[in-house]
Amino acid sequence: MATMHDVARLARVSVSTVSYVLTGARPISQATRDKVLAAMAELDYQPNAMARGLASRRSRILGLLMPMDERGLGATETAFVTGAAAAASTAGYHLVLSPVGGGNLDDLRRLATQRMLDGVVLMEVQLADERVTVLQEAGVPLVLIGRTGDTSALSYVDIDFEQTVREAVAHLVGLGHRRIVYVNHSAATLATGYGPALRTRDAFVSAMTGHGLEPVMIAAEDSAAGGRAALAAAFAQAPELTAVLAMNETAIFGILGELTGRGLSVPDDVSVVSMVTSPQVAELATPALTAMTSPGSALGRIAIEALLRHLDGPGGPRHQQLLPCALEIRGSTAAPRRAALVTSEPSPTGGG
Amino acid sequence: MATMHDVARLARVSVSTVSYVLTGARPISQATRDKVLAAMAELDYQPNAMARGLASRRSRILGLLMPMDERGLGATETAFVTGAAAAASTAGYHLVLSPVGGGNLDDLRRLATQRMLDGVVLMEVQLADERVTVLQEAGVPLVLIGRTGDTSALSYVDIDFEQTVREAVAHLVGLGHRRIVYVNHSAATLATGYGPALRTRDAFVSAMTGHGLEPVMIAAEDSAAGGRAALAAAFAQAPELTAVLAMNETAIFGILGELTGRGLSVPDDVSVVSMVTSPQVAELATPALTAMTSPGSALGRIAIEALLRHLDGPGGPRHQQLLPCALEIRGSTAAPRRAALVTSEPSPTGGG
DNA sequence: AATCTTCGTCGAAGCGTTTCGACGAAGCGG
DNA sequence: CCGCTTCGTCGAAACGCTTCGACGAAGATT
Repeated sequence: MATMHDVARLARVSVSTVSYVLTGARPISQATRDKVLAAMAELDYQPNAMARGLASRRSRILGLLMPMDERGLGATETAFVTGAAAAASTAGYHLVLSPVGGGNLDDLRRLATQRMLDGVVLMEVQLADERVTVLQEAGVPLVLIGRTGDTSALSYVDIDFEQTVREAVAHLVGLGHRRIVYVNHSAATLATGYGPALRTRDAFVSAMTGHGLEPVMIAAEDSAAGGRAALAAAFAQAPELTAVLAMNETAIFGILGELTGRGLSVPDDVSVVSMVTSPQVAELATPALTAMTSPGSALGRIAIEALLRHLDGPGGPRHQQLLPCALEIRGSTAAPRRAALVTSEPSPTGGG
Repeated sequence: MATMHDVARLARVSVSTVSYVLTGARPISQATRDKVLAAMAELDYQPNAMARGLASRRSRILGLLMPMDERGLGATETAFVTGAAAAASTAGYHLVLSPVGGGNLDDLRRLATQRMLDGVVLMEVQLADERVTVLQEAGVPLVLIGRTGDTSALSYVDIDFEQTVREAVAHLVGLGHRRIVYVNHSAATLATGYGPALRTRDAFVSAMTGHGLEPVMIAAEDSAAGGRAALAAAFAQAPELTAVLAMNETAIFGILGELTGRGLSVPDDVSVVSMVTSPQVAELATPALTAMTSPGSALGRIAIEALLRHLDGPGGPRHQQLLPCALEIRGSTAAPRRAALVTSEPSPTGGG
């Protein structure tokens, strides 16, 4: 393995000159540069990452921290990752994914404090997230995908849940639906302060109210069975429902199964919209699901770019940005079949 | 940020003594050790990973290379990752996941050649995998999850596809099924030399022949539509089929949809077994799928342990191991309702 | 023509560890 | 009681790079 010394000797220049050719930190004449580059090529020289990191106090490694639970990584999260990896690679940084779960904060602290990571992007952020505290104490530059409760001092990119819900509801209302039920994540998830669940809940209430409609929300466990139960609960609360809005990729299959089980057809009897769902998952269902598609790789890319800006100019402004989801109409939404099921005015009793 | 120097000064010993306390490379008296540990605690000392890596020529970082396509990471692959991460952490190593896709071999070469990774575990290996060549040329210790065609010089852990298929077929035959169709990955995937697809194909032929039955295999695109098409093809080739064996998590939803569309009930008319499927995915379907569950995290753990052994004693023996899948019986398999079912067209009533 | 910049290059001092050789102080057998 | 290991510690030399100060050689400015 050739070192910078070897290159310098072969090119008949000093080590520092080789370094300057590599980093561009000082001007080098074209003639010298060519000599050095030729020597590097001949020796198949590759800089040693450790030595460079030690001397420059910059590892050129960025971390993407994502809790990996047993559920696996959905296509949505995967898109964040690939977007981030591409952006990092473009900037000459490595992106490493660290599956540090919620449990081992110590592992995280070690990683952060050993100066192995120049900066970190955090995924799946809770409203109150200890990892943020740990990283801030360690002085590691930080960008979130998602938001904590208090975002005043933080940089983040997140999905615009407000807009997403508003647009999904508008789509259904535009088709003629009046009685729409929102199937959210589980009550337990809501209780832990999972931002997306809380924000969509509030947005749903506000969107429905804005249309003069009554908002009905059901919390569903993250499982097919949970979806079935949620739909049963929905029919109990709103027997005349003609549309279901859901943000729960797992439960939605139970919802669809239960609809079929009740002899109801999608979309003729009941329309279904899935939120923050990847096209791949939407296509799994029959019929394919109309969905609000997440900005995907853009989210990851923007997070990395913001992080790199923080590295270059510390003390710069925070980056806070919300990205919209795009409505993609597939086969699961249509105008409600029977006007009989449609109540043109919000009914105060809520029962039919 | 405190350095070893600071610790040494505070403890009134030399830097090397501090280092020996940390690494255990030489004996240190209990009294000195205590002094040093106290100083480290007081200063909240954390060794600098870069400096350590440079001096010892060991980064204590292991790479897990997984191609991340847009499909996302299934629960099965996620289990590999968490198992590997846990094992690495136990041994005092960091595990970084690198989403280096098939495309950017250069990125991989850079990573390998910059001496940033002590060793690598490779996932989703093809029968002929260029990444293996690149890494071997770079001299990076290597363990595969999966197998290339020629495994003579390599260490690997893989699923025992032979056993998995044999057991799945035995389960169905034991229930009384005689006409079983295997839905494999796509023809294109088979053509690229994807090991699991080829090995299960051969194992299916051999298992069926062993029972005196005729093997029928259909290649399906990785999509719901592909599953539907595959099932239609299956009925065309074997109208009297009573069981479907599948190794295609995506297509299986299309298969189930198409069965329902033809008015056939699972498991009464047709039994379905999914291979190398995580419990989470199996539970998504209605009824929940009987499946051959992959060894999951054990695979990742074993791969890391083998890799660590290679690092400690280079020139040691290769590690080559196959792990079985476990049969988990859920709701999608039962004894065939009728001795021979003859349907080649979708029938609206489904024939009670 | 004298002085001030800028340019291109060099040598050397780090960066924070590990690791090697050395060296007293014990402990040992003979 | 003398040479011999073994033990515990030290100082110094790497490891391969970045970066700072310095310094001739031009070119620009008076």
